Amino acid sequence: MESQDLKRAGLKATLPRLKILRFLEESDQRHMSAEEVYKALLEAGEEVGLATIYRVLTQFEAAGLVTRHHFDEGHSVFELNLGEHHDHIVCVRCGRVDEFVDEVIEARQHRIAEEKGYEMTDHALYIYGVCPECRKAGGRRTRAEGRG
Amino acid sequence: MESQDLKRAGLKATLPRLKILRFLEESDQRHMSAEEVYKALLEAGEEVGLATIYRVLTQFEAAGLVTRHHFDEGHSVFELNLGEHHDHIVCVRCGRVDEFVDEVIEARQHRIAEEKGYEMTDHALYIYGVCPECRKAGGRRTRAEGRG
DNA sequence: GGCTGGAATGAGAAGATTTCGCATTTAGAA
DNA sequence: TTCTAAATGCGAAATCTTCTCATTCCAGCC
Repeated sequence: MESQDLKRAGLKATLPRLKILRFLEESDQRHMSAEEVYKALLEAGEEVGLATIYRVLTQFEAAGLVTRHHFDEGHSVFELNLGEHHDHIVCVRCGRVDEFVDEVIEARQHRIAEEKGYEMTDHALYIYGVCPECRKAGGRRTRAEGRG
Repeated sequence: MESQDLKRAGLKATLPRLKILRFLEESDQRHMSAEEVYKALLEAGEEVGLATIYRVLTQFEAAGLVTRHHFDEGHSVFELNLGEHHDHIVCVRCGRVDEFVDEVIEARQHRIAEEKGYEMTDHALYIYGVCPECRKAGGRRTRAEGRG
């Protein structure tokens, strides 16, 4: 039961929090903005205020239930933590997101932090590119493609 | 002369663009938000509208003169491109930013993009942690530290 | 060196995302 | 069931960024 997950995370098992957590678990979308969660819940007949969505997602992040990402858009997207860490490769044309894990990169990151004297708390690696479908399709480009 | 740099980048050499470019070159801060550029120019007696700062920085980005970063704050920061690529390690307490290059990571990123069928256009690697000074100092923590 | 057309700028409004303040409701323990 | 602190909902507000459009400026041409 999800309410146990919330309690374990140190959060009171309120209805809005349960709805949000259940929705994140059941959605086939892995990466969702606060707005998207809000609208999806609305459509499902579950009314949760937008401010609450933001508050709850931030609490979930602090509790380690979700991770907040800053892709090259203007807003945060959230992803349910399923245990395994991974990084992301994002299509700059269609927004598609694929995931990958690379142990070599992981290891070198730790080593770099250590060399610099940092106590590493987190890291984020985003590869941007044109996904296979968009390469076949060709076509217009977005601002993000103009980067160095 | 900077106006040549602008022309070469395909941009008309206007006064605001020159001021902004010169400022980025002369500043000892490597990473600046639009707001910071705006205020710094104001203090230097160079009045450039904030909207222009945003427009120009976006053009500079498209022209490859600067790179836009999304650290874990709510806004973009810009960095003058000096040729060499590098990644960043950011202190979650004080905001200090160090840079590093790791050829192994670079190579693996290319390989991953290739394996996934992506045509890589860019990538961003941020390591977050507590910098040596803040580790010595101890003390309060920020939201970003609560991540997975 | 002045003239001209189209591009660039400035100022403020507007848009987008996120947070805040506070009255009301709710979870969970007594 | 009753109670209290915590959570929620709503709208206002804060923050960051883009847009609109009248005015100004750059660059080529005389």
